[in-house]
Amino acid sequence: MPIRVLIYEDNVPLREALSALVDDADECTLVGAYGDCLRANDQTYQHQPDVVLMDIDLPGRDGIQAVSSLHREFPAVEVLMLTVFDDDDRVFRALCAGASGYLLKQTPPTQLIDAIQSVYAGGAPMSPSIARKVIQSFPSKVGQSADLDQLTSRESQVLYYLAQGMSYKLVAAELGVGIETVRTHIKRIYEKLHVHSVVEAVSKYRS
Amino acid sequence: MPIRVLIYEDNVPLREALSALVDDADECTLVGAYGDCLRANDQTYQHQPDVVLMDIDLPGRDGIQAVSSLHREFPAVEVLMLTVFDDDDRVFRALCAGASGYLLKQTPPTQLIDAIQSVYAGGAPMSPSIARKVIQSFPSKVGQSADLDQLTSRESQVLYYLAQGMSYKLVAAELGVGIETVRTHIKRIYEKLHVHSVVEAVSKYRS
DNA sequence: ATGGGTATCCCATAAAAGGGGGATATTGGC
DNA sequence: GCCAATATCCCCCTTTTATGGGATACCCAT
Repeated sequence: MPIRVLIYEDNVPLREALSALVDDADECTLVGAYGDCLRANDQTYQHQPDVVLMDIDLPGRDGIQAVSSLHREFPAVEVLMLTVFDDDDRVFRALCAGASGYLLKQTPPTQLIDAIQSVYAGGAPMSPSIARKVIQSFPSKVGQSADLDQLTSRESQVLYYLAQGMSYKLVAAELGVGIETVRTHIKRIYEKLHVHSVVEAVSKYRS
Repeated sequence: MPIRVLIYEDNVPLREALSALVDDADECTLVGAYGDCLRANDQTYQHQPDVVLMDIDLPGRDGIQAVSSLHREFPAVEVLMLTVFDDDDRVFRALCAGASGYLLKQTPPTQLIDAIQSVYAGGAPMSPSIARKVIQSFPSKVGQSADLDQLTSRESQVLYYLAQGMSYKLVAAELGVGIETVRTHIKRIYEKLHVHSVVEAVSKYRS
């Protein structure tokens, strides 16, 4: 059963090229292609796509807004952003809106088909530069104290769970050990980080 | 100029297979392969790799710790996690520690070489399921700032000091009020953020 | 004058911290 | 191979801190 693909792209030549590309691929079927996303929810209901290719810079309505509302109404539909923009703002807003992938338009045709299959299979295809941006958005601990390196892996694990807001009990349950063991780890953590409370330790952990 | 690759993997057959794979590829040169990461920084200085392949479950010292200290000392070196673990905890801790990619060990050999080249070229190769986890971590991060806006300025102030690791006493002293007042503020904070402990509140505060 | 923000106090229990003690296993260095 | 160091695990006790539930009062603005 081919993957049902719906396309939103306002540039006519590009839209037709994409349509042809998708329709020619054995693995995909084109179920629709539009130049704006004003009625994206209706059209999605009508065409029942598995994957939506969405441009960002569409006339009338932002593609990101469309993703947001599509994702709410059709959580099973995977949305792949396909755009020329690679600025952090748009990338992160799209991902927060529920996009499952983010490709730049420079992506070669064959990789586009691969990406459609990948996102349909539960992956999250991203152009390399986008992936790097996404990874770098994680809190980087570059300037932190070397104290944290002194922690054993078990101690780091304990501290991680504490930082999530877990109590001693929960951490013990999570690790499958006794609460006294967790306490021992925490004592060592306090010694190594030179602190006297969970909050202080977490504060250093997230410095 | 081939990419200089350094490998950390405790499983001997796998380490040798990886070594052979990397060394046989025209694009890469193997500069070292070790079964533990105890002296990863020394070895990295010695071998001057471009890319480090790092297992997570290494004897003696957690691979994530090694990444953290490698990334601080050699920011130009790209670290690629290569592991069997795909639980959120390890993935996010590895990425926060500065890993530039995260591959599961089920990755086919050819894709591994691709990934090494990709990470060297500024990309962030991830196994599809990992990429999906990473992307799905976004909405939760960004979408929950509304609660924080409900706090009064005094409550925000209290939460700020708590986040620095201060105890009730210290916060009270800092604000020049009684402990019971601080407690009242904290009770309100808990109600508004829907949490039941300082650490949870701070966790939301720093979301 | 009603309601929100700030401030203070009381009572109770729960959780965390600080101080001991000990057991086992792994490992790094000799 | 052996020893010392470390990590991991468990238990005791006491004190401190934190949480949850009340109540009261003042100021200030709508």
